[in-house]
Amino acid sequence: MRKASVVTWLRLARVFQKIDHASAEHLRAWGLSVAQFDVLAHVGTTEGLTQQELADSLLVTKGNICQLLDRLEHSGLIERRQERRTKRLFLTQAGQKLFDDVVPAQERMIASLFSTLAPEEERALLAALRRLDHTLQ
Amino acid sequence: MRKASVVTWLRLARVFQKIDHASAEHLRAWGLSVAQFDVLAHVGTTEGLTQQELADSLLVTKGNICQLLDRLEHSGLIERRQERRTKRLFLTQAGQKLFDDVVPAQERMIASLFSTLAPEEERALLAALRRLDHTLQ
DNA sequence: TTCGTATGGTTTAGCGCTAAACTATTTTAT
DNA sequence: ATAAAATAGTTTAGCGCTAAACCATACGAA
Repeated sequence: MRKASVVTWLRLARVFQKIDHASAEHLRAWGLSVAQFDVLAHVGTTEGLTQQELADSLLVTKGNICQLLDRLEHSGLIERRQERRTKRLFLTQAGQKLFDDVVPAQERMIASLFSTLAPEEERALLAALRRLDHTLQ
Repeated sequence: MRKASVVTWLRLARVFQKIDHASAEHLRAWGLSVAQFDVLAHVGTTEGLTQQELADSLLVTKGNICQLLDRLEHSGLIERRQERRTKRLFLTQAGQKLFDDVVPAQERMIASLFSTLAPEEERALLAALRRLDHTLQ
């Protein structure tokens, strides 16, 4: 007999994986990967943040961010501005345009996936996730 | 004002990511990655399954499985047995020994993370996740 | 002031993963 | 029986990610 929490964890991982795949599929229409979307969305809502701050808030390493930004900068969506020893991040014209287009579409997509849950059910889900999140520092 | 479902999704992704990182950290003591653990655990509980079946049940491509197995076979944990045009998977002695050791430890680790949830809360979490999973085919 | 340390960013090796092309074998339809 | 289609596995290019080494700059204490 397998522990209940293991069953829950496996289900959580599965749901994450499926939604992540669905997002990747959906974002392909804009030529973006999920990681690139995350950067674009973050920079778009918090303009002027530094690379380290971005890494921290996405829970990835600064080395990873550096590589992602190399590509996004190269494709003209994001700009790095040196300021003292840090680099602050901004969307370019093209980046802003893409942001305005893709972020609402992506949010609609997520909303439609979650529309299967009753309001009460979704509140309970969020509450449980929050509690888990907080116990993981 | 951001949609509630987007907030829930971001929280779910964050929780997944944190538990995944914690698992990776924990499994490092046995020299296993999370992906390798998943393969080991799966083959151990369903001996004789084929590579394609394993790929399907882990929701990854057969190409990925093939590479993972190359390493696991090379390190003597798993054996491929050709049968007609398929290859069936089995644990070696060493693989079985590692399985018996690492699977319970990993399950205890997950259980301890989830112990913060009240039984009622965990039931609600699982119910919501199940419903989401089922709507994603 | 100057030396040591901390901090932000870059680079690199290596595994994880996908998509797509490829090989080989089995099945099916005629 | 044979040609065509389907299926299992392998390979490869390329992005995602980490850890760790590295570079450069800013800061703090003596």
